[in-house]
Amino acid sequence: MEVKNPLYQNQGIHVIASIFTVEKGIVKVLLIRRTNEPFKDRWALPGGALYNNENIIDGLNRELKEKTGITNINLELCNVFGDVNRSKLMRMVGISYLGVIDSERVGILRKTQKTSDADWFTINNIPNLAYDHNEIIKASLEKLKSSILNSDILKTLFPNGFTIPELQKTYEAILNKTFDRRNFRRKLLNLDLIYDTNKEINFEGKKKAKLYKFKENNKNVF
Amino acid sequence: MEVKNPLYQNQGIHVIASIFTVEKGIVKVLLIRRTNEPFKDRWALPGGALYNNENIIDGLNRELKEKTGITNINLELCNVFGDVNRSKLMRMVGISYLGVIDSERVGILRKTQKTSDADWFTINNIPNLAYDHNEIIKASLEKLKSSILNSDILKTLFPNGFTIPELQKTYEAILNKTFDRRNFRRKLLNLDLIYDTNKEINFEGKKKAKLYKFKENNKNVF
DNA sequence: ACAAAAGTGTTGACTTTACACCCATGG
DNA sequence: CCATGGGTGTAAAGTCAACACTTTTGT
Repeated sequence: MEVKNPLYQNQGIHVIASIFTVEKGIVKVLLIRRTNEPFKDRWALPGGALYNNENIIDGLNRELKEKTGITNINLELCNVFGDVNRSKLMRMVGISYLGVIDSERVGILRKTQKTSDADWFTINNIPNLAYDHNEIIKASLEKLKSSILNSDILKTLFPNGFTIPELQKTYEAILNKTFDRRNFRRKLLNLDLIYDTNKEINFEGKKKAKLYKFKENNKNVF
Repeated sequence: MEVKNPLYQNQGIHVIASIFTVEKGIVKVLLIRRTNEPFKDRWALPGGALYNNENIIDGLNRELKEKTGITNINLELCNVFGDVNRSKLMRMVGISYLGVIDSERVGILRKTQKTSDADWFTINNIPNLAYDHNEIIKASLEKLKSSILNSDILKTLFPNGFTIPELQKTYEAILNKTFDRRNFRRKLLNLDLIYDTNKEINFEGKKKAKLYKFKENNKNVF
């Protein structure tokens, strides 16, 4: 149907994803380099304009696949950016989502998407981005901070298990604070969320560390 | 600017507000009766289509003023509803916000908006609403639950002070659980967020209860 | 052999929970 | 005068925070 009132016309939806990963306790976000105007050659968060015949999550997954090669990521609503002037060409409402990807799959995008630049940036070293994307990342990081405490983001980040020092370093990086090693371990174990796989792997130390996994069907972590 | 690709045309934004209030410890939500098709005469959340020249919060406040007489309410993003088919006429992305209003202002809408129906419904007694608005209320209540723990919603709900039993009943209604009277009081007082006004008012009991107020500049409550 | 990270236990402070009685007042 | 809700204290259980030493292994 066509809408007659011009006040309702020429509006669009931008869907935008902040995809985070953690490698060796360092938090990184996925950026792409824009190939078109506006902001040609600037780094930006992946995303784009939503089609009028697709659901939001589908549209964002389509954009992610096209621009980074990543598929099937779990996305959580993060923020809405509705300023009238945030896009110069027409009125676009931006809707940003938060996702995480495990470090096993971090490499995928480099192999599948040689054509367009897509790369991971550590969150302390983000360049000047297109649009209001620096602001969006900032809001997403806040959301990540609060989400890590009560969602299955950690399970997504460590599908093949983790050592407790590794998990602690992840917490410390995301929350930007430190924990006492012994208290962290005790609290985690007392929550009855994880189990010892009886394997050991090297994380950072010379000494091997025990490999744990998350149990199924648990939600609240800290 | 006109966009050529038809996939990007004919999209609009619905802004929707779930406005809650608490009277005598009973949680209520603000609904309006629709005067136009579709869903003519059905109850619905207040809101409407966003103009392309106004910011989201401004548009929602405009709709609220038009349809309920309420002005200047503080709104927090709650959810996004992007299903392609959620509106029959054209593709509308719904963005829902959460707001609260103190019981002193509850009566305003009745006085200023005689023409259109607007009324408060207790959350256990919501009729069958237009669109997906029952679903939206459900999501908003979840957001209210989590927001009450760390925002200034309570300060907004009780601008002129409150008694501790009244506050407790509000908590219990929103969180749908009960607290021990003595422990609730002690915890609240220990948080150093409120002060005794040295006045007493009647809440529910025969005995008067002390009137407290929130101190300024506090965020986290429970 | 030593540096660097992994693993373990205890204690005191604080917080949470459970619970019982008196007070004020409207009916 | 009694039913109803408001106000207070205490003890036991649980959680949190601070802290030191031993183990493993790559160099």
